[in-house]
Amino acid sequence: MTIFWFRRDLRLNDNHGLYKALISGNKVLPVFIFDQEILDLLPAQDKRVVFIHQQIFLIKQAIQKHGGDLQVFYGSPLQIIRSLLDSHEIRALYINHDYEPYARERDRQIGDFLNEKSIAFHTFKDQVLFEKSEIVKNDGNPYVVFTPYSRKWLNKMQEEGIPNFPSGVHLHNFLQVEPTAIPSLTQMGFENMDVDFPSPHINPSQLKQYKETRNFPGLDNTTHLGIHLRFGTISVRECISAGQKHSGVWLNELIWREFFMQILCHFPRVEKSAFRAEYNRLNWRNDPNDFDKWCKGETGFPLVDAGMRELNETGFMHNRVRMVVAGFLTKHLLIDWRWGEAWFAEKLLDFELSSNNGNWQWAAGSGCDAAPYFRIFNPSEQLKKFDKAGEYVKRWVPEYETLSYPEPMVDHSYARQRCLKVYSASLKP
DNA sequence: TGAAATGTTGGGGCG
DNA sequence: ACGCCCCAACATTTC
Repeated sequence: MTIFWFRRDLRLNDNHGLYKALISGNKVLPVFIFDQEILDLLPAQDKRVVFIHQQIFLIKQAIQKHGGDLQVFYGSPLQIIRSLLDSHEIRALYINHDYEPYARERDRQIGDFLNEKSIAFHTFKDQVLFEKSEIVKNDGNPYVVFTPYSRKWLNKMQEEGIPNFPSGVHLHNFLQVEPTAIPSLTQMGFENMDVDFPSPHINPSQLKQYKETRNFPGLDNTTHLGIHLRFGTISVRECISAGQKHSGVWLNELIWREFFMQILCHFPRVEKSAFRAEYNRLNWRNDPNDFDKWCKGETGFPLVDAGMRELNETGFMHNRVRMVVAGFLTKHLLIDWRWGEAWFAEKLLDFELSSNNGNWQWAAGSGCDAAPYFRIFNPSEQLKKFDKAGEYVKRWVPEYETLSYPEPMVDHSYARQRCLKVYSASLKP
């Protein structure tokens, strides 16, 4: 018997590691673990935990149709795997790679433990088309600039094609067992919430319009697939194929995702500090009252406030607006990008450490291939360009253009000058 | 996927 | 007709 451990790959079809387990010739015991160490850090109301719980339920049902059962645990992965090995004859553990620093360390420990026990540990690439050092410069160093990275990425995709791992006919290879229960959200300290999660369906006609419409938050023609990519409820290979067919611009966004994943993989220090070291000495103002206004969407800048309120209410924010609010926090308010990063990490349904970190550092100017610090968004200009009719702003800030809407918390041109002064003084060698 | 400041050009009003 | 000025429109430079 083997174990397939689901983590951020919550689907049965086109799941690389699961496929390899199912065709291995051994029966497969599928397992999911609510990692207590991660969950303990989250507030009792967390939409993403609800999402995972729902998806686990669906997978469990689907596996039960084939006579198997998904075993769902709550606790420490290492301890749970240890006790599974005690109670079952296990020959191998199958997983898909996870590139985040915490997960890498966790998986390393589990690998060491399995090695001691002489149990095979099979790990697979699944959440990206190209991982780790598959796309590197000719001298072997990682790319830190997006454009040449994407060129090589596209060439490699052309050469190698996009693999597919159809589990369909192998699903009878799950170990046949009696159904077990799933730990409830309440048992794990979470509230159940009624959330409208985006659909995991790719819409080709939407993708065809993506290039023309993606920058207009009022139209909201972005795919909202982020949460599904995050938890693997859609296959990234399926997305890439669709991008190739229907929208090169959207495909480019998927390449950015892989770019930032390999950056985090090669430079795990970016999780805590600036990619460009000189930005670590930036003299942030870090005013907690300013931060509070930004968080609540009470800055007096309608596009910023609309974005923050959309985020707080729905767990989503249109990407154009993410750039504007991130620029506003770091440049106008001079607040450390990590503060904003943490707020997004808590609120975004589609939160992905590598993308969130990479894009925040991009906005702050501290990242690899970031915009130079003197590129400062003007929230009013952005509003004119991308929400001229005020469609988006009125949706999220209904009191806009009434007396109860606050004055701008800071004068744009004053804040711009202050930003240029502080950045250039701080970055001076 | 920046915006402001500064420079250049050319049409038109006017004496 | 001519020179001068204004200024919008566009281009380039700067932060």
